[in-house]
Amino acid sequence: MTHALPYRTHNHAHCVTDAMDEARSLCQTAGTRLTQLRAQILELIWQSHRPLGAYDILAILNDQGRKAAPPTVYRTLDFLQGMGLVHRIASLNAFVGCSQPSHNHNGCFLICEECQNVLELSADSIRQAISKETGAQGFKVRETTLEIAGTCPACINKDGGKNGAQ
Amino acid sequence: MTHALPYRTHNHAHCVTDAMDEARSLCQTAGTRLTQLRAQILELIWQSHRPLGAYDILAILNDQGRKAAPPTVYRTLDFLQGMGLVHRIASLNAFVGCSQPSHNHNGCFLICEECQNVLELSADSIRQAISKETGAQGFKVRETTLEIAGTCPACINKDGGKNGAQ
DNA sequence: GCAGGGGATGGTATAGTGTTGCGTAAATAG
DNA sequence: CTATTTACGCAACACTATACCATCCCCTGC
Ligand SMILES: [Zn+2]
Ligand SMILES: [Zn+2]
Ligand SMILES: [Zn+2]
Ligand SMILES: [Zn+2]
Repeated sequence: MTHALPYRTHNHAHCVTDAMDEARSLCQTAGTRLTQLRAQILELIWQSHRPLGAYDILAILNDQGRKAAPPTVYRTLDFLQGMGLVHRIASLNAFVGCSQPSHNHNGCFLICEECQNVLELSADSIRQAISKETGAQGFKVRETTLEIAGTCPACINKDGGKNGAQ
Repeated sequence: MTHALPYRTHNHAHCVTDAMDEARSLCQTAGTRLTQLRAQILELIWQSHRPLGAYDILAILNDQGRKAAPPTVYRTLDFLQGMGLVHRIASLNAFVGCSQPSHNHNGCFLICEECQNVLELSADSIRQAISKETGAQGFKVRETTLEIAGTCPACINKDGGKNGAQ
């Protein structure tokens, strides 16, 4: 199978099974059900470190013989988002697995436009800067969308400045 | 007419005409044409400090007797974005006028979920924090999407903590 | 004035993304 | 085993965005 590895090398089989284990555990604790469908979709998302669109997921499900229509996918994604297991990337209309589902995380995403990999940062310093600015404005934050598109280190090295990276 | 004022009080008629003047001037300098349609759409967007969806704009245009189809609106929005005169808010699929079109600006947007007003910040300190983090990751930034949803000061005062604001 | 060229606009069709509503099935509770 | 809740299948629809082609307008050179 041809999935993308993230530019930070790691044991991908482990990373997927670890994520699934953690998801099971989190749902257990929360008293929610990680059903077969939910697990299947979460695993699909983790298999690809790339963001997957809802209709990408739909296509894969149907390939795998599971009959599904859009609402099935969106409902499941809603659940997974609610549990903090996946994030939606607004600038891509796509979804990625959350790497720190136990912590609360105002995700900050580094999106490589060449290899499509997404790295989620915790980025406390950014969060602090944001909270300082919004505080100064008297603005009460509910949710922060921070998505940074560019080129990852691996791709910068790979094409030696070819695509604007230097 | 029923447009929303931003929560920072200001002379709205001025703010719109100023924005239009600056737009004309910028296009003049750049050697591009701020045609009647482009000016009309830019003004529509400025009239409302709320983000307007492309189809909102389309509806208003048609109300105003100008026949338009989606591509007309999107083309015009592309132009205005290219000139830095409007920004697209990814988390809303909507567009707002840029308050500082002359400066380069990695827009940071405070979006009030009650009154729908959007305030664009320059937020140098946030930009610095982001650039520091991405630098540490060896990530080359092309574009930053920073959209903060919450409650603006005016709405916090208005409903005295009713909606989670305190 | 007249032809040519490039940017801007009109218009149809279609692709891509997300939601509503309702009925059925499966799991949990009593 | 029945009642209740929760999840799933499915059809239809709404919203967002793009591809493609034709026409028009404006400017320039002749
Ligand atoms: Zn992995
Ligand atoms: Zn990359
Ligand atoms: Zn104004
Ligand atoms: Zn407000």
